[in-house]
Amino acid sequence: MESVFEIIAEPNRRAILSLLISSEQSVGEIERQLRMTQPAVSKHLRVLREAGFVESIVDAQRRLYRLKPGPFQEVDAWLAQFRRFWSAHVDALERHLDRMEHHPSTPRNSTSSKRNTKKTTRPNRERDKGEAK
Amino acid sequence: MESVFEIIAEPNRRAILSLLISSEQSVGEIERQLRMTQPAVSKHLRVLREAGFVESIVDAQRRLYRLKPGPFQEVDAWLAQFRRFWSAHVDALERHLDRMEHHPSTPRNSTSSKRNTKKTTRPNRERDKGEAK
DNA sequence: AGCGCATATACGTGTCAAGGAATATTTAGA
DNA sequence: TCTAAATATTCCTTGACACGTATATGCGCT
Repeated sequence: MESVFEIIAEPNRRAILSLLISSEQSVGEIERQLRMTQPAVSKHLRVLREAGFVESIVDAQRRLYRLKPGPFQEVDAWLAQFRRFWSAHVDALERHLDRMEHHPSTPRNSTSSKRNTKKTTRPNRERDKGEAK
Repeated sequence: MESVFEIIAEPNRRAILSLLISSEQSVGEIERQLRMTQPAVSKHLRVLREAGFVESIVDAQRRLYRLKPGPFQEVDAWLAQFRRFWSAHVDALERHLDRMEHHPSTPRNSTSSKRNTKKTTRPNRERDKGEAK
């Protein structure tokens, strides 16, 4: 349980995070809205807090939890690797935005390489689409 | 193993995906670069393929795997919920210095009408920062 | 047909995390 | 100090999954 990806892999934790978007919430409020047991909520919140997704604010007997941005950016940074790749694909379907990130040095022919010149003397190279089962 | 988040929670799978950014690769190439056993690579690729992260192309005895954009966009869509939140907070509190607490930009007492006006005659409510342990 | 290479699958095993029940801790108020 | 409320933590069980070894399948070559 170290990486941020393992943290957000848990559905209940994602639900908690989504809940906290609107506003900070106490453990009891989360418990009721998500219909989970109180220890479950507390344990998930502990994981989220130690990973930096949320922070807790003491308010009398209750603790109010609110989002913290750090780990989200970490996920976003990982995703950024692939964003250029997929936006090239989406472009074909529906070009939408991605005007914001000008990568002036983006290699246009990124997919072309010499990997295909792999000459294993294959006589019949038709490259069928897989996806079998 | 249904959600895309569980798929990318596995470090080796993320490594495979990162490898495939540069170009499509065969199982053997992935196996050598990541120093994993061949069955491990195949099994991870199967998971990735069934989740739509990659597709396979039959090339003689080998299969070339390449990225597919769909699931990445799904992750991005989830992350988008939080993006607005963190981009608003990033510049202001990147510094992590405890701020006096007034809510200048939280006029939204939508659901919590009397939540904060709980005033149980608490004498000393200064809202300490939690993060114990 | 038979061999060899590349990849896929089956099986058994160990680890780890999520869940529930019970209990501990904290805090406010009488 | 005692009680009640809110939350945290501990113990235990269970199930999922990643891994390795061994084996199966697919494909091209001679």
